[in-house]
Amino acid sequence: MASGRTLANEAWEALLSAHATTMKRVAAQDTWTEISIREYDVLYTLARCDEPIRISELHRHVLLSQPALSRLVDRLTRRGLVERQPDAADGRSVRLSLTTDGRAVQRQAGRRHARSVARALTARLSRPELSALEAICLKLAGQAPAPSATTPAAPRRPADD
Amino acid sequence: MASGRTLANEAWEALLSAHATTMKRVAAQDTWTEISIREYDVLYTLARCDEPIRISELHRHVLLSQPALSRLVDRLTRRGLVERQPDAADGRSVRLSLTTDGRAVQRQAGRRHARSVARALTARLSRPELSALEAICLKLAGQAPAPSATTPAAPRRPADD
DNA sequence: AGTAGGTACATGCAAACGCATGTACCTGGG
DNA sequence: CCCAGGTACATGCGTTTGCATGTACCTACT
Repeated sequence: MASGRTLANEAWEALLSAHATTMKRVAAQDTWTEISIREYDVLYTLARCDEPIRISELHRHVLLSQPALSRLVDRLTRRGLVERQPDAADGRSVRLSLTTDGRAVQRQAGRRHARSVARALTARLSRPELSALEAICLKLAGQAPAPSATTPAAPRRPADD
Repeated sequence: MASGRTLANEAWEALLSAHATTMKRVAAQDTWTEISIREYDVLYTLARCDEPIRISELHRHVLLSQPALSRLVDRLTRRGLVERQPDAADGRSVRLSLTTDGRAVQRQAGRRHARSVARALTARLSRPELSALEAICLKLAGQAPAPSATTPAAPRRPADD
């Protein structure tokens, strides 16, 4: 009998394998001459936000340590793709938003990236499988099924271990 | 309304989110004092192999550049966890296997790791969801021929690619 | 008000990474 | 046999990362 432990570990291993394989396929594209995938990840997250967000919020979306993210944002700021503004409500915090250039770079890379991702996934998974994958992964990530606002006010993340 | 492109991209974003979130939860455990997660990944892959494997084969399982993997193996060798042997059939190649110490370290870290992974996944996903996730991810990784969502735990071999 | 403790981000430093390239070896055409 | 081209792994070098820690700020309790 496959215990819950074993089943969960097999599922995790499969997810890791799918992630690594697809990531390699996507990274092999010629999309990443201007910016790296990690930089794109930051630009993309910023592009999805209506209001400037904090670094700590950004940190929740990115698999990087806080210092690494801080310096990554620093580089993007120096390159004129991201703008830093002080937070009126909190003196410790920094608000980040895309510049016009940053949005343009994100859009251009995003178009190619979306194409190669779609190519990689639709070649192997059917539409129902894609839907199921999305639903399960969102649940695993601890998000509501509705992909709505990105406002940081509502603490809708159960921060359990 | 959701085109195949959009659906695929949403699924990929969900997978990335699930990966990052779960990875952070797992990385926050105190499992990684002896070895890092990436080092464990290598030890685990070696532990699953009956015969010594090449670095290039290892490289297919790990999301690292070839030079980075080469040096990671170098460190593990210097620490006495991995053994390098020349390949009789191919003079360019190197065969890798775990030492007794390496196997012990892998087992100890693996036990804790498996527990925390199981905790993270079973807290959020049901058994059918775990099965479906595994099946879809294996298919996405290019390893599973079965299209059914309710795949029984067949004795799957560590096939290459 | 003063202070202890927590949060948000930055920085010093050693370790690790990716890219380009080097070295050794294998393979196939002449 | 020789050599061009490809594969497998290693190494030089500049960049990036993580850990530990520092700085500035907010919060709460006394």
